[in-house]
This record gives sequence, structure tokens and C-alpha cells, in this order.
Amino acid sequence: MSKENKDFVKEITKMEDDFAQWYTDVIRKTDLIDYSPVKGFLVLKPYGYALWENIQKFLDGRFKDTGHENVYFPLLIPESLLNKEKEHVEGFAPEVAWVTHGGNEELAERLCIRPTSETIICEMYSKWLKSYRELPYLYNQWASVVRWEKETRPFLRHREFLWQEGHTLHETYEEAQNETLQMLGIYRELSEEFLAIPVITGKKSEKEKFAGAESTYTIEALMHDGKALQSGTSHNLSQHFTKAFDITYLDRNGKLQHPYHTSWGVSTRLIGAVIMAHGDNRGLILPPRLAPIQVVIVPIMQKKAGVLEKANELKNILEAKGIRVKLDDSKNYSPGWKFNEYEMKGVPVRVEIGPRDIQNNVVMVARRDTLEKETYSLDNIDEIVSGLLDTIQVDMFNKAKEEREKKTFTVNSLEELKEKMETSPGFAKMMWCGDKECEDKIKEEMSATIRCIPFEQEDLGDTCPICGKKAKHMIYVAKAY
RNA sequence: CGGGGUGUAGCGCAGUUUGGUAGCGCAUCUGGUUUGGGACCAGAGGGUCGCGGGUUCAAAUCCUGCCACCCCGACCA
Repeated sequence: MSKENKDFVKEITKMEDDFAQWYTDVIRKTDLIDYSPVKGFLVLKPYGYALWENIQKFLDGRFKDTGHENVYFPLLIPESLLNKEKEHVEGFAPEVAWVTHGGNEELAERLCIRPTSETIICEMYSKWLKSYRELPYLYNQWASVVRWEKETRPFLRHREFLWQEGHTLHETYEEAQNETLQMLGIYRELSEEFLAIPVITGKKSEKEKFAGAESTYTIEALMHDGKALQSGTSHNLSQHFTKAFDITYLDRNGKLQHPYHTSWGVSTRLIGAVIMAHGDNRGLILPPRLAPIQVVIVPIMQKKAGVLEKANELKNILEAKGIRVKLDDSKNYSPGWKFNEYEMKGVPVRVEIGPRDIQNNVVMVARRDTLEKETYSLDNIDEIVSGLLDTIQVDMFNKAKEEREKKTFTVNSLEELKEKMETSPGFAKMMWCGDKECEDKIKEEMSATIRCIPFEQEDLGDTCPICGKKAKHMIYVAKAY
């Protein structure tokens, strides 16, 4: 190994030293994005967009499976519409961007760039819905929204992000509730089975719920640095918006009713979650199901007769098995350069093939997640590689889950919580009386928040460790992005 | 809003104290040799030195006004 090679690892900031710096380093070096001239707006480059496309494909399939259809509503929302639901406008007004001019004319009513689309969608729903026979409305849209955040970080918090937002209407509260939980379940599936990120599912507290919601449900992931990331939310909006927007229909008994309403969304923030949950000092590690390139083939001494032919043959064999393969036969770079490049980009499996291998009817196969390298016969290489991809997917999830367990602990007092949050941040499990005063106290004392009231409740005691009153729930507390 | 810092090639920086032809590393391009963990040699291209004003024979360098970004603090949530 040359001196330069040894120094390579140092080019990416060591994760243990400075997680935030590591995160931006990795994003910069892996060609996912570029920064636009307007602060807080990102350019998604092909490799970054491909990640989003794969997430879209997975979700779109699951949405269709559950009877949903895609629609599109406009970018601009009149101010009067935004103002119709009181809690909603109070929650979003501080971070809304406004359009005040069209051409040279000042607009009579300014238009907001959607921070989310409940209002415009409800406005349209109120015109469409007439009868219970049309229900449920099961619509989803793929769009971008703008929220004028003060502090921005790529993928995790910026001023424009791509997302999907589902907006459904139902006859009964129960049906809306079932929809809310069903969609949260799909988000959990996306996170755990597709992105290999374990999540806690549960309900948000009153304080943390979506502006205008009856109740908000969330999937919460834990990052390497012990901070939680809200990765997807599903809201039961009950009749809050349908009353405010006067959406009505005639029910089975000929009576006028307001329908029940849900909305749910995940965004490109998930890409940030993948980077933080799986990466290491060499860069990204992508779970095989998400990876735009699942296998990269690096030919050695590609000028020698037969090498590229064999490499192409190998590519065809793997592609026939449904694997996403890239053969990098560029002449500009050495094999060593390519090894490092694709490791940095997180490609799950690398296959090396050179004259020596061809002579022995073998190839060298390297795993990105463990960095293990092994020789396999070419005879059943498609079976080997596709099996390996499945193994990596599962191993990555298990490893991430172990990491999370290591950073999850139970606390029995505010002092203990504070001490833990300062010395070894992570998920703190504790009991809670349900009062806002105790919730505020947590935030005041250590800038941590109640992440959720998990569905999987554990009995950690009878009293709230903050006020001493009777405990109602077990909660997860953490610092958050 | 207050304090501190930084603006020089695509990226990272030196040069500013003491004014005198605009530099280095990486990246890019050409040609050749290479190829099992970021190859080597030779050559080439690329700059209104953040913007404006001033001093001077001469300004990246000195003076001055402004702008942008980063860090710390306050404010806000």
C-alpha cells in the first residue's frame, strides 16, 4: 500500500471524532448533491436522486397495494385558505415563504408556497365530495414543499424537500384511525425492511403532534451519535380540517356529515437517515434493496485479452438474476482508485475479475458492510451474489438494531435522565404522567424531547419520576435532529 | 443584534507584517508507460485576488465603505 493509500481513510473525518463533520464530508465526497445558490436549497445529483427513486418505487407499490391513487395539487396556496384551520396556520406561519408579485403586478392576495398541502387539498375535496358512495378518498401526491428553516442541514432539515403526502377521507373515525395506522405500518416496513433502519413506532405527545391533528403517529430512528430522527409521520386529523373547510356529504341515512381525514408523509430526510445509520469511516454503506448499484464489477488488467469479455459476460449473468450491476471499465482510473470510490459510495458488493481469476474460473467478491473479501467459483456466481445481497440486507438491519439497543436505557429520575443525555445520549425509556408541565421540564432542562409514546409499552414503575404523580405511559425521550 | 474569524483557479490553501510580473497541492486536458487497495513521467489550460472608493509611479498587500459565509453569544421556537 502506498503512502497515499494509507492516508485515504483520513480524508473522511473520523466518525467518532466529529459526527456532524463526518456527515457533511460523506455527502460532499459521494456526489449525492450539490448546494444551490439559494441557501437551504439542494441540487439532487443522479446518485442522490436514484436513492429517492428507489424509495418512491417501494412506497408507490405499497400505496397501490392498499388502494391508493396518485394525484397532484398546485404549488401555491392563497393566504385565506392557509388561515382556515387555526392551529395549522399558527404551526406553519413562521416558516412559510410567500409570493407577492406576478410579473410586475403586486397580487391582491399573497400566495404561500405550500409547507404542506392539507389546506389546498381540503378546499378541492369540499367541492368534489357529495355522497358516502364516493368514500373513502385514498389519494397521494409526490411533490416538494418549502419551509423557511433558519438552520439547515443537507437532507435532514432544509428549505425545500421532496416528499409524498397522502390525504384520505373516510366515513368513520375508526376507519380513519385504521388508515392512519396502516400507513404508519408501511413506513415501518419501508424503514426496517428496505432501508434496514430499526424504528420505534408510537404516538406523539400533544405538544409534539402535527399542527391541526387529532393525533400524530411516528417512526423514530436513532442515529450513531445518539440523536433521534423523526423519519415519517401519519396523522389522524379527525374532522378538524373537514369542518374548517366545510367538507360534507350525505350519509347512508340522508344526513349531512363531515368526513374523517388522515394525512401521512415521508421525505428525502430518509436519505439522511440511511447515511447516518449505516455509514462508517470509509463513507456510505447502502442496504442492497435501496442501492442504485448493488454490484460493481472492477476488471483488473482490462487491456489483456479476454478480461473485458469475461467481465461483460459476468455482468449479463448477474443482471439476468435481477441484480443492478455496474461494470466500471473506465481506463482513467486504477483498480485501487475504483475500490475506494465505490466503497465511499456504499455499493454493497464488489466483484474483482482479472486474468488470474479467469484462468482459475473464479472471482474475488468483497462485502462493503464487513469489508470481507473472498474467492468464489464462477460456476454459480449469480446464486452466490444474490444470496450475499440478501445476507447483507439482514445483517445491516441487525447491526443497526444492536447499535440502537446499546444506546437505549431506562431512567428513573430527571437527574438520571439529564446525566445520561449529557454523557451517553440515546433513547431514554421512562414513565410519564401525561402532563405538559413535566414534558416542558424535560425540554427546559436538557433540550431533549419526548419522541413518542410507543405502541409497545413496558411497565417501568407506577409513578412519573418528574412529578411523582401516577404514571400513564412509558415514553421514549431523546435529543432530536 | 453583539463579539470573533474567513473571502486569492473547480476544491483546499500560501502570499498581506515590510507594496514591485499571481503561487502551491489536489482536480482537469494531451501524450506515453501502467493496472490485485486512491499509479508514474513529460507537457498544457484555468484568476476582474468578495465588491466599491481612496493613497501611490506601482495595491492581493496600505486606508476606507459595503457584501457574503463560518464560529460563539443573545433573541425566537
